[in-house]
Amino acid sequence: MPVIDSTATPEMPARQRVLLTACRLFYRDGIRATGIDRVIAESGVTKVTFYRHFASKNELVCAYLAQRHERWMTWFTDALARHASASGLSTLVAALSEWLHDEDFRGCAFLNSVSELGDALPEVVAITRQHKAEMTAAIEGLLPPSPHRASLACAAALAVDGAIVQAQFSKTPDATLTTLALMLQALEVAEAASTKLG
Amino acid sequence: MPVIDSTATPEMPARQRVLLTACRLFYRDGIRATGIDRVIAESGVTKVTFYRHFASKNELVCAYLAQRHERWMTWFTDALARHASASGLSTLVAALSEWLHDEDFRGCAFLNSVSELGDALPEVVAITRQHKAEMTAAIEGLLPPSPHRASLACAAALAVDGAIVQAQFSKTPDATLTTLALMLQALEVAEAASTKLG
DNA sequence: GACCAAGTAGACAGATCTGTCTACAATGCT
DNA sequence: AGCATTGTAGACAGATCTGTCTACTTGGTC
Repeated sequence: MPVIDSTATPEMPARQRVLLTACRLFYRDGIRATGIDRVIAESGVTKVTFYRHFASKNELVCAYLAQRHERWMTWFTDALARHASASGLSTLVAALSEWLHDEDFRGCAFLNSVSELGDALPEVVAITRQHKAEMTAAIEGLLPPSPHRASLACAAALAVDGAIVQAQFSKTPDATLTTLALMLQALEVAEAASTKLG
Repeated sequence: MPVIDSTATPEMPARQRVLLTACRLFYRDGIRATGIDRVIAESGVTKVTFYRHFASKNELVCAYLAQRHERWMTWFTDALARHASASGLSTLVAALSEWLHDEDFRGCAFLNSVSELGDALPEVVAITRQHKAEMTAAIEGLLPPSPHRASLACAAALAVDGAIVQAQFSKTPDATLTTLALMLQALEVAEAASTKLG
């Protein structure tokens, strides 16, 4: 049962079917590895139909990332809410644990797209920047008011990005999640110490 | 002046010329984006010569990563030694700052290769695991003896990976480096607190 | 002198890539 | 009735990809 589901069904309108198929294939196999022909074949539309909805593959890539952002943020905020009983940043670890353990996990779609396309399609860099800003904002929502709230959220986001990429090449995400938990606790301990001092 | 130089000169033997050219192009433009033909043309050898040295593109990719590992570790240990005057993990921030500010910086070659190839070439995952293990070991060398030394090194490595990928999509690496420094300090503060308690 | 390793030059095969094209069918709005 | 939209089916162009092939050259070694 995937954390982020991209199943296209034949009843959907053509454009949505294409987009969901692209989501699944681009994320699973990579963008450059996935030819337009494959997306077209697997979404069950024709080439003309595809090109009437998307001017080029690059446009489909941008639409994919927009879609992925929508779906990922929905999952993320929901997961944080579901684990809100955990104290402070442990909520974050519990939420991420769901994703990193998912059998379809292949890392962060945005970081992957930057790796793959980078200079070749500058839009993905801008989209990624925006995505990570929103992720950081969601993390900030977990933190108590403090002068360092924004800095702490950035630090937590840095650790989260580190955990995501490590989980992509590790055999299991468990060690990574333990390390992430340690890191976030250190952040909270240090914050408490500095507050006591200041 | 690049931190990691991959300039091939005509005097070099063919194999080395190919390898250095591949290093430059694979790292700069990505592996899938770089055709064998381009590597061959830019290294100034012929196709037969190339295929006498490398059985396939995949083999060249593995050789590229091995070469890159060699060069990167050499740079990394040297940079850490040069900044050893800084206390504790600040050394790490100073060293990384060199790399992230380099105009040729395009992220971690290993994380990028996992993003791009992942399932398609499982060797790169194993190579990446090995590379990161050695990076973590080098970081551990910066830490004072402690029962948590290995855990702390893992945590620092997690933060470093986070910083590397963030620097890849940020406009400048400065904010990322500041956040990394904050994170590593928190780690040291928390460690000191726990040592005092224990 | 014979041989072999390593090089050059470039044609070729077969697959796959993105994107365009013609021709036709169904649907719904005016 | 007329017409635009959205769809189907599939051929096609032109580029690029990996990998193999023939034929020739050069330099060192036995």
